[in-house]
Amino acid sequence: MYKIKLGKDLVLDESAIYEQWVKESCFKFKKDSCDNNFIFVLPPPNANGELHLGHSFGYTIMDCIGRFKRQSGFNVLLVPGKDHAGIQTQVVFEKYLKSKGINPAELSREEIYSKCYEFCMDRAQYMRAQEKSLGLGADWDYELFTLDPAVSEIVIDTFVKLYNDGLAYKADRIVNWSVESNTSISDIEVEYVEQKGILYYILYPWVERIQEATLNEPAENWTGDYEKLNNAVVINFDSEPPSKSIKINDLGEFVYFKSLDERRCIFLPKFDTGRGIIVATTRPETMLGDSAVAVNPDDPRYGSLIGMEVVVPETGRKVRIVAHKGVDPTYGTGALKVTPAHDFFDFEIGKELGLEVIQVIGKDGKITEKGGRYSGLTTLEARERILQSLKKQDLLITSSEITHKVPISERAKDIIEPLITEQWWLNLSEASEKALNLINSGELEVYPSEFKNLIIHWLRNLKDWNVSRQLWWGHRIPAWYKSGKLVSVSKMPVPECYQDSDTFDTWFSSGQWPYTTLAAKGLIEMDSNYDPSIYPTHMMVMGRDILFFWACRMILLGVYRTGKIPFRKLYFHGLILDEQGQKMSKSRGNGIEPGEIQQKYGTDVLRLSLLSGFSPGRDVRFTMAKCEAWAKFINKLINASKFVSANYTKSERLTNLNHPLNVVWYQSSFQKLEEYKKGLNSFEFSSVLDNIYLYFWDTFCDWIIEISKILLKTEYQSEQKLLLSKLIEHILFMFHPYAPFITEYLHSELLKFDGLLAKKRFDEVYDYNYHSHQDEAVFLNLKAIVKILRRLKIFLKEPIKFWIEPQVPYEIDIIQKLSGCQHVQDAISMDASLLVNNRKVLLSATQISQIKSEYQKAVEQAEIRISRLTDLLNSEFTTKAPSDLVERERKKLEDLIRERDELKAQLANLN
RNA sequence: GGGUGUUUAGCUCAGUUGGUUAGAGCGCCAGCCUUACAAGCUGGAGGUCGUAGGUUCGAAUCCUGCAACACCCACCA
Repeated sequence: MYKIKLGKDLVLDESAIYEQWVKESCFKFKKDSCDNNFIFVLPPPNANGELHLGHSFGYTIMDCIGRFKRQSGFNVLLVPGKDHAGIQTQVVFEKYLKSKGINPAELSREEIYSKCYEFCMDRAQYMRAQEKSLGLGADWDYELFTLDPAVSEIVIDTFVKLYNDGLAYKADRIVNWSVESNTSISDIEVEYVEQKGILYYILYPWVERIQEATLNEPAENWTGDYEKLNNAVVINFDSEPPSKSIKINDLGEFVYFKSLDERRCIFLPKFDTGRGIIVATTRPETMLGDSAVAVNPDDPRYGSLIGMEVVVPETGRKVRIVAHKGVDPTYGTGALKVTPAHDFFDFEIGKELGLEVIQVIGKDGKITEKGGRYSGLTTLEARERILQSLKKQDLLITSSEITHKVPISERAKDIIEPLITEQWWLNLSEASEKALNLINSGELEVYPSEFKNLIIHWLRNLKDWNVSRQLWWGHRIPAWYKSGKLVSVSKMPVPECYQDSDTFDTWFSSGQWPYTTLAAKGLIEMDSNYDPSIYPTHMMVMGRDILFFWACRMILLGVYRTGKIPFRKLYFHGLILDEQGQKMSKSRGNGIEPGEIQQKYGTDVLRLSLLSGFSPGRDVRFTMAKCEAWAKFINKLINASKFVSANYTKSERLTNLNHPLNVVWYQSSFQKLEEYKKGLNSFEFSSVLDNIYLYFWDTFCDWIIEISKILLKTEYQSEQKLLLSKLIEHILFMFHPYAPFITEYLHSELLKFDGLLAKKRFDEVYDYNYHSHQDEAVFLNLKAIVKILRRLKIFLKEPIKFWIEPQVPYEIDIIQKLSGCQHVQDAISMDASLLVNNRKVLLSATQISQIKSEYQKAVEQAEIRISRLTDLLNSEFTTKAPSDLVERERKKLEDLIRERDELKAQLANLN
């Protein structure tokens, strides 16, 4: 925890303040009063590292909401937790073991599990301290870990239910296999990176040499404009396109394929089909498992070849040329080698056409014994040797460099090897139907609302979920086997049976987090009627990057298990980017440690920097300049509080205000409180912060405090002190969710207000008994006069004398002080007069000509606006716009004309 | 290939359901140590709101095309 220095004499000990909040039960959920609850389950961070700036962002938002809801009188519960994060933790943990000189392969499952548990508990403790250092007002009695028994029991139970409902099943299918982590992973855990690769064109010779099929009419030579598309060309014809194949310059012979519209036709290169069929592939090693060559039935080059047999080189296997509509004739040669065991699309073709599945790559990423003489080699080694061999046989026709997208594992970052393995799958289509209905009937509010469509789209296109992982770290699947056969799926061990060695995808447990946590802590009972004041929970906040991973899964599993979407409001924040707009990441080395900022500027500055200048769902740049600006703000807040504390009298109730300005300010403070409440109720963190920042700095510091310096010396002294203390209390109250530490310190230590600010509620800062009213104009007029005098003073480079008729007590003293200009008693000797907000200001200065030119400028500006407004009021605006609007503009014009005439008259009077 | 978002002052971003002088912070220029604060105060400069059209009495705001950038999704070998 950090201490920051505030000037010479103040030291802010953030951890001491946090301790005090805890001691005074500021974050405690009152379990018995189930009224007016605000239940908010926090996203559990992965317990294998530390919090980064993105976590800080999320938690700051969540804590800000929590504190605001407490202010609003809710019984708030923020549920903290930690996630075991299956595969990611395994990656981190194995690195950790290796760094300690331990070989993970030598440890048993039990040893790994218990060591990993220890490791996570240690990290969790560190991370918990980080969360507290941020000021996160969670109720720590409710903290849970995803592998805690009470949580696990429900997770397992859900799976048993799914199995009993026939929605969990085991099947051999092609999956994304990560060789590095030795497990399958789900589709959304796969990322695609662009890489350069080589596309090899390989000839599969005919089983028996045949006569070349006559496919096309003879080619005609052709020159003209064409565009290249992959290896095809598109030609725009001026007249009727030919139905023949054509020869284009040195590009070679092309075969007419199809017309895109009347004149635009696509042509494909003609390959020599005399020796065999040429396929194109980036992964020649997979040819060891080829069981067909597929072509598009509409492709004129190959139509007549369908059904013929070729030999797969290196294997001697005879396979047929088959037809499949999914084959893209424009890619490669238009002939696709089909490897059902090692490619998703090929798997589909194989299933449809009943092709043989030949697994030639193993889970270890090496060629299996089915790969013949290449058996035991890695895929890359095999590729090299196969290419050499093909070259020797003159079967490698050509190769070209391409950029293509390579699938990699999101966690382990290794290249995905599609493999066929037996896995557990979940079919949640029914739940997704229900979820969609609930969403459509308005059961879920999403911020920003556009993201709702992403969720809906994902739910509509849901595929079965591969939920088993070949890992040891996680919830072990409760399936029981006897000599390789599944006997049952149940929570309790089955006698004489052994348990499935796989664990669940980590999102299977975190997807159940809202109800597992509440049930584990006894707030709800599973499969009962859920108390609507507790479940569905009231809020969920997460980064937009885990919308599919987590939000959608929680919705699905929540609807399946509880019949309800587990939260009513779902808020997404964006990602934190660096100053250049790049994602922060360890590999880039551009990350900023939150602790760094906290140590340098204090936690409040970190929080304010995160909560300013962003909108929901959008990424936000984090800059040091922002921190600097907010550090200045903290300084200002301290100084303003110091000023108030020097002039502070403690009094509970403010019953009456006499000075008109004080009445105006008190009113506007309540107005700010209302705006603050309204804004935060719709989670507009940044605009609320902007608003109260401006109010504090511009209105409170620059005007109210400055004017107070006069009034404090008058008979208004005591009401002035009272007012100042009231206003600073409101200000600290509004900044508290954003900057809890410094506001608490100033409120409770410096200003010694009663009680903790963290406990203060709206009804305690509002003074409902106060009713007087004053038109705001008295303050606005005064401001306008001061501003004009200040400008003239700087413009003329000389002190100006002025005369006004005071409207409120001590107004002359106030204007003199704030403008630095002197008031004169004798209005007769004045040189010029000005009209400011309908108030007459007389002026005296040596450089009247300068004032004249100022006047002239003012008149000109007025003229411009008058002519614009006149045009407007002579247009159809008057008949088509709403009448109140027209009226407003008319009034504006009248005022302007009067003002201009006054100015003109005064100008004429100047010498 | 499909989808979404972004484009406003030198920089980072606001701009509520269209309403007529487009805002803030930082930076910049000029002047000030005025007894809370020089981490401050005062004044000022700076924008034809990406582009081309359209709807409208009226467009930064709504619609369409285009461009640049960003992200997401998909079975392209």
